[in-house]
Amino acid sequence: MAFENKFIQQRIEKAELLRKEGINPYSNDSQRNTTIEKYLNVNSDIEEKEDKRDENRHYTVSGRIKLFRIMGKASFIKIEDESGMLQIYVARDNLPEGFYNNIFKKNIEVGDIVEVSGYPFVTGKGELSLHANNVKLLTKAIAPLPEKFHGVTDKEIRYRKRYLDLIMNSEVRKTFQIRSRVISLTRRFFEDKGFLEVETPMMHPIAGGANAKPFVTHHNALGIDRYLRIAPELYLKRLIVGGFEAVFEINRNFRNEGMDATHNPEFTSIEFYWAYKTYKDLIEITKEYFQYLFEHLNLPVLLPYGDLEVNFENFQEIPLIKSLSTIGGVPEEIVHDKEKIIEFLSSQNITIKPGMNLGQLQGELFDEFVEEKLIDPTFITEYPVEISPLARRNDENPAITERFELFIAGREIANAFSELNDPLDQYERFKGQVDAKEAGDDEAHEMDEDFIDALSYGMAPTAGQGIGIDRLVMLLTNEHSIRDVLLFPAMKPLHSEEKNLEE
RNA sequence: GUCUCGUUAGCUCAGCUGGUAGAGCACGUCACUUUUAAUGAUGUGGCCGAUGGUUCGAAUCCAUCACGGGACACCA
Repeated sequence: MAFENKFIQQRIEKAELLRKEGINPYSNDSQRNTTIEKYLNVNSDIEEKEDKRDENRHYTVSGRIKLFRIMGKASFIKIEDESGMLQIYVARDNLPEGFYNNIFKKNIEVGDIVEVSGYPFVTGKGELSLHANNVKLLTKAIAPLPEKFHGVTDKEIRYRKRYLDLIMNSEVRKTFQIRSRVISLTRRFFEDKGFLEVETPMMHPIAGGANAKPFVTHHNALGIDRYLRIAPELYLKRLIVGGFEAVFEINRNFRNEGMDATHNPEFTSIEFYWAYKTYKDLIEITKEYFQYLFEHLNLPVLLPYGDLEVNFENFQEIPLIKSLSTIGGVPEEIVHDKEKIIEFLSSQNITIKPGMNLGQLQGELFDEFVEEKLIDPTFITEYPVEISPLARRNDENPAITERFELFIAGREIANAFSELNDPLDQYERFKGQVDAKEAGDDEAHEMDEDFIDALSYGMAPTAGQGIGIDRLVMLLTNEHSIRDVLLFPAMKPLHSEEKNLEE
């Protein structure tokens, strides 16, 4: 199976021929002394020189051959390293005797990684290039690259063979560089504010902190099942109980649910918890955080996203109930009446699960009529207590919680609240979740007695927030599928892989 | 999970209402010392996603399956 493709065979033969000529097709003896980007910058003055060259400068660059144009006794190739693309002029008479005809033209080709030494010059057509006096093969590629003009566009190939996508589509590299910057800036932002980065377990005895179905794994030595975490929330709050006053964790969560443009089974979030603060402080720090990101990523405050334009100077704040009528167009008089909401939903041909309580129905109205209309950043506040089992109640109105979710471009980006720190209330909320679970809601929380125990020792008043990093990166890079901001998105195994697993 | 579109050469794609599998790029050979997706000549290359069925005959029609895209459902 492996290497049976005739193009691969052909290239393996070339590698063999090179070995016979005493050339190691997998040499690690690299003498590179500059990157392509630096080369192009440092030599940008060559254009001004009279003969448009400087034979006294000498550079060695390395990279993958992306284009190969042989023109008889001279050739142009383009090589690419992580920093950029450079044209190399290779002439027979500037290379060691016989190398050009026997090695270079015959056995080096597109896809190979080479090292080239020479001096800078500008071609007749005005392109700053490198005039080669030595070409050395570093790595022979035995698989041919996709077509040079169209590259690889098939999404399945791009996701399954991300390395090939990265070789062929340089803008993809850029997306992931931005992703890395976002994470690094996020870390710096919170560290600068005195937050401590922590790591909490990925394998939980009880999957808590969110409403979601977990993945199950097994610990052989203990003979017990563990759940891959669906959220770090309950552990981070234990740390607040322990006396840390500002903590954050940037890490993966796992949810055993469907996959689509905005859901991957493993995804990255930041959660941070801040003692002696409320959700109102979180609204302020969130605005500051976005300002910080935009500044350091040089993004325009009027950020284009697909057909939309998001105004990041127009943060809005509106209570959920109010948004139902003012934004969603739901008749104001029905939003506090369970029966009327059910009636309204069915008149709009929306089917709902039986037995939903008022808070859940209000959440349903929000999802159906409001969410997608929230384009500019909008903090939706005052969530019903029934759908906020870990959030603190409002002192004036115990039916709602001190919570917000932030929506941008019709999508949820963050979820935050003043944390519930009354252990008795938390116990009752968990019991409500357990009842819901027994009634068939398989995403409801389980009772976490250890967490109740922790709260019993007293958790300072605290505000906590989670931000979905993948969706945030999508927004900032104008990508519309989560797979385009994940280097290796989850894919179903191909036939052969599946078979191997079963064997 | 449902609907829908797709799967043909290494890549990007044609292939009509069934009748001997096509192009461009890449690759081989030849020519060419300043090209820009270089150019010109010439040649090689296919289990037409898999399995069944209909038919004298299937890349093409039908069914099932696999994988992928999109939408919906689910989902903070």
